[in-house]
Amino acid sequence: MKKFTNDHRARVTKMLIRNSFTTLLKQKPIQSISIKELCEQAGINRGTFYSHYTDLYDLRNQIEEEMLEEFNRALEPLSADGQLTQLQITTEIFRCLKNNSDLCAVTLGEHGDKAFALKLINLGRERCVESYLKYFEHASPKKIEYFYSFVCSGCIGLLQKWLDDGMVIPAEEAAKMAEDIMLKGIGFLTEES
Amino acid sequence: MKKFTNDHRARVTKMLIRNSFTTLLKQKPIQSISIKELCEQAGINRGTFYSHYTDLYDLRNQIEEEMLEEFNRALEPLSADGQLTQLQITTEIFRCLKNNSDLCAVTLGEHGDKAFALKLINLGRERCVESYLKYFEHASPKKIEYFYSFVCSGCIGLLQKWLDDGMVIPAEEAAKMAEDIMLKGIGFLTEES
DNA sequence: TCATTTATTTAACACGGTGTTGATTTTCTT
DNA sequence: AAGAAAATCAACACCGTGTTAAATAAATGA
Repeated sequence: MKKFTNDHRARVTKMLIRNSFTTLLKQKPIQSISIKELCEQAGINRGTFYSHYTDLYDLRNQIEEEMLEEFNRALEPLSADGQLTQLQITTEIFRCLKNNSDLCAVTLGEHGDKAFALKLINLGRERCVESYLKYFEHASPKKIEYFYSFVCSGCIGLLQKWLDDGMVIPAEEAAKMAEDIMLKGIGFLTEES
Repeated sequence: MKKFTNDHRARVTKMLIRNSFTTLLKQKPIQSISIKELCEQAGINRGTFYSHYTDLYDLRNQIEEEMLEEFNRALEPLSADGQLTQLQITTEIFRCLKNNSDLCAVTLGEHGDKAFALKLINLGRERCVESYLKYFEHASPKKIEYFYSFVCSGCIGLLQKWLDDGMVIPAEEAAKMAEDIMLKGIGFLTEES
């Protein structure tokens, strides 16, 4: 049953590296982090880092890919039972984020990877574009594009605020807010709670 | 009438530095730019850079502050004649951005200063929060905060798309779209053009 | 115009992070 | 216990940083 990196040692060092990485990402952007300081904080030798990763960006990519896999795994069962609402999917994404809050520093927040954040948002959106097609039928492509730009960035902004607040609000509620603002605009503020 | 940096030489080198800087910012984030390569591209000596700026961030700050001044100067006359709509102000901001499209690399787009972008958005918003107060009266502070996060990021996202498209759409129209999406949400797509 | 100020260049410096190497020690596997 | 895999250690050349001091070039004012 054991194949790849069964070695306890490799697993431990990788975890140490990741913990230091996420800690540092809470303090500064990736470009300002040196491999040297990361290794010192992790308590490992600098050469060991290079035997696992070529780069800080390689490290980040590996973390992001694992997150994406986990997201897809979490959304898989939902896709199975047919039609989904945008809200259900968004909620599930928010839940996943909550379960990986330590890794969110890599993705969102001050020094996150914005490109990857967009990827996550799209992941939820792509799964049910159809459900909103009725709105799009008579709209010009240009308007759709601009609306899409606005809404994607908006969702990320709301996510960041949610994370900054320590995710005290339930994932469903945060997801519902994102959904409602997207649907109603400022009318979101006037509806009964 | 001459006081500060009348010197033609200083003006020229500063311009050379800025041009290289904005060019490089279109290619990569500020943290990946070295002062050495900037100076080589600008055709000036590295020591000369240090006699004008302490840092790449110092350089960016100076550019941003000048942009802010210009924005405030542009909005000043509008403030004079009393009440303004959000749309007028947003439009004027979009116009300013269009007039400074080369400097927008410093602010928006791929490798821009997101914090500064937020500052710009707030600049327009702070000037007429009152006009939307009717919506806020009965809304919970929490909802307002999350709405605000969503909308600020959304505006920035729309701005970035506008810039990416080469600002072919008139500033008024882009501003109106931002306004409409904020007011109506997805209903923006169903209204008659 | 000429002397003075001011900006720029040049070359050199110590410092610190990078990425790689080879030899050594530690730890896991069987 | 013996061999394999992983981590450590020390050393290496390379490159960007930020600072200096002296030399050169250009703008200013009388």
